[in-house]
Amino acid sequence: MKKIASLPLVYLIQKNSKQEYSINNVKKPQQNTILDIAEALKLSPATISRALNNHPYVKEKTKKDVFEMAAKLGYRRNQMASGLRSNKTNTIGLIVPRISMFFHAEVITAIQNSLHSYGYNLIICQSNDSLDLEMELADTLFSSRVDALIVACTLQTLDCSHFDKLIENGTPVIFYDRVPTGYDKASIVKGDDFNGGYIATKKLIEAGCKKIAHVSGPLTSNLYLDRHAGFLKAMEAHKLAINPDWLFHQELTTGNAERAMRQMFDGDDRPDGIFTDNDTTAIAALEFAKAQQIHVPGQLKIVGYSNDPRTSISSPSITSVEQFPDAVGKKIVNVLIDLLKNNAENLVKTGVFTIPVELISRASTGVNK
Amino acid sequence: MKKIASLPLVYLIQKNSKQEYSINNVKKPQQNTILDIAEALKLSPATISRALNNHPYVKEKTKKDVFEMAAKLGYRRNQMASGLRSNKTNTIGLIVPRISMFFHAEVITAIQNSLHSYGYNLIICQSNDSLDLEMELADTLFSSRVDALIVACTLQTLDCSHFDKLIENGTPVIFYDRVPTGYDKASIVKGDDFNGGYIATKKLIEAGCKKIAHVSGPLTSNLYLDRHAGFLKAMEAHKLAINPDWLFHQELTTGNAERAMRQMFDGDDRPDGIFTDNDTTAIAALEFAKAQQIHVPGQLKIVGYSNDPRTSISSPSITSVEQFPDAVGKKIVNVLIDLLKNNAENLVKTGVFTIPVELISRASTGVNK
DNA sequence: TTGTATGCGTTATCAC
DNA sequence: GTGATAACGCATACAA
Repeated sequence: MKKIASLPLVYLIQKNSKQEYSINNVKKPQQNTILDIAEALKLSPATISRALNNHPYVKEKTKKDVFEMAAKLGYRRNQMASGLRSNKTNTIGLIVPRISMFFHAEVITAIQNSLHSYGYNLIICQSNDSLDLEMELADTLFSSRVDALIVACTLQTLDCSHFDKLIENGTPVIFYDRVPTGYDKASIVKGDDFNGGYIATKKLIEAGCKKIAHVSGPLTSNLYLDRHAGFLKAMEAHKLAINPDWLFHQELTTGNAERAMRQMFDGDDRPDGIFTDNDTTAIAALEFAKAQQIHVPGQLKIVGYSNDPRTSISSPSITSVEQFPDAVGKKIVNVLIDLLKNNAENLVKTGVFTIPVELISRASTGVNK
Repeated sequence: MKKIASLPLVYLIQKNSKQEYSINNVKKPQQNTILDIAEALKLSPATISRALNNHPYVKEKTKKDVFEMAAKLGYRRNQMASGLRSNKTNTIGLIVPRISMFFHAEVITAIQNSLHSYGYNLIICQSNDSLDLEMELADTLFSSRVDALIVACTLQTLDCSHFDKLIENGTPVIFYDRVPTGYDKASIVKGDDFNGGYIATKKLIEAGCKKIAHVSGPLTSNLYLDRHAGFLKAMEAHKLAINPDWLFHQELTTGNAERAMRQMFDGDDRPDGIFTDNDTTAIAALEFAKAQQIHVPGQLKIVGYSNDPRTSISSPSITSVEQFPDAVGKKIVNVLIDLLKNNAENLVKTGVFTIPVELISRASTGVNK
């Protein structure tokens, strides 16, 4: 799938400018620069620059004067000039399918707060789960010369070569959540999806389920592949038969979930337990069951994934797998800071870091514990 | 509250650089520049620049050659150099309390998609509802010389003077959702909170409630002030008495909501209807009622605000006020594009734009309709 | 400890 | 249509 070729580079370059040529007639008022400070203090611009950057070879008194004058003049460093000169932006880019997904929102918050403590800024971009947009954003962020890039891929991202450009340029890239397979140029932070699938299924089994379905995401994504492997392992370990009619590998939307439910509950042979790869699907399954008068957890037990806030609000509340987004976010930043340091030594290492998951037991799998 | 003074400018300037002085020893590989393209094509850099920017006075053939060579060399415009020279970044900044709030996530998505169609990029920043961080972010985004700034303020933002710097510099600022009062230097896009409060309360009244409580946010925010005014208006219009013990103006957290509920349902005189200023509070009220065996909607009816996805999942589902985040986001961008155009004519106008709201009736106010 | 001079990559103003 | 050149604001090598 040589998708790259279909989106001409020319287009990408043009995107950064306006489609139509336009004369820049905006007259912005003059900014204060280090020259203004230099002039006011009868010092050279170089000294001002050094003082503002806390350079060791500047007299304390001078620093003090400079900061005071800077404050007085309302000076703010011009990030573009600074970045252009020093080849550093102190800015990290982030590409995520959608910020409205609970897990991502939490990870992003953790990342931002952690980066902030290291003095980095974060540019957050949404790919809307579109590969084309993801490619365009990678380009834009490269254009902005971010110091590093954090990516949660779209479901269609099988080929990651649009990140090559950044990596070749020495810009570290870190993937999390949805992670490409067979791309070894970047570090990876991910949840323990195999174990997540395993403990979710085990819970259903221990709650007495014998006929367990798995409504999974597309197996093109490592995420769902691993969860499914965990599911299979648990089933095998407990010598339970797998009914192929109860395995679904599809985008995890409400519509797809309803269709899957209808299919499974159409005939006489019905599952008594369902493991779903996200909570939206779990909720859809629950709604379906309620509408069909199928008692949960009496006749059907359900386990979801992600521990979305909605799972604790539904009736019955839904057992789900907690992914600790906060830990994921912090780990990402740790790895990133390491990479940025190592990078300085021209020693970019890559690695895979796995964050543990935990089952949160709720009413949808019967009495707790 | 002269909070500004407490956060010295010096600090803000320093924040943009690392706390410690460090030598930049990162050797990034050489980038391709327009000079490389110029050399390859035996043209001048000026022509390359013009071609890439779709300047009218460039031969079509030349443009074609330039784009092809750019693609071949994997050229990407350096945003910093371009921005430094042209004084435009094609980037819009956004500051929001938290992206994990449903309403904000939806607004941001709409803004980004709309801006994208105009060729602008979006930098999303979270203030974590901290005024200090909001101030710092305003500074950082000014440092980045964003072309415009979109802000949803924190609850503590009473004084907006930290945005003056941007506005004086000719950078348009637009507020939405939480909007400062008495700050006329910026445009405002907001929901019709007065009407929202009115129709929410009216719904309770028409459903038969006589004793209605309002669990509101702090009245320092225009948002909650307007909703409360709508509440009062509806009560007055229907000649219902207002019990001061059933009015709460507090941060809209689950904990605060539970406390308010306990207080109201402690004695014998209990409300039969509750209007809450967000859905988190509505859900907390519902949970409290369920725990206390108070039947909803039989003994108590509830209306929330924002139409959070959770309101349709709870049992019973909760009536809420829809704010049409998509429309809000699109309006913001419309206003912004206008401002950027007007700005070019040195004619920055400001205005207030109100987006209608709509009541979504659900089970918590009794039979639908 | 400070000053001088140079260049980062691009775009705008001239000139041709 | 295109080329030569200067300038954007800052950080650094080198000189003092």
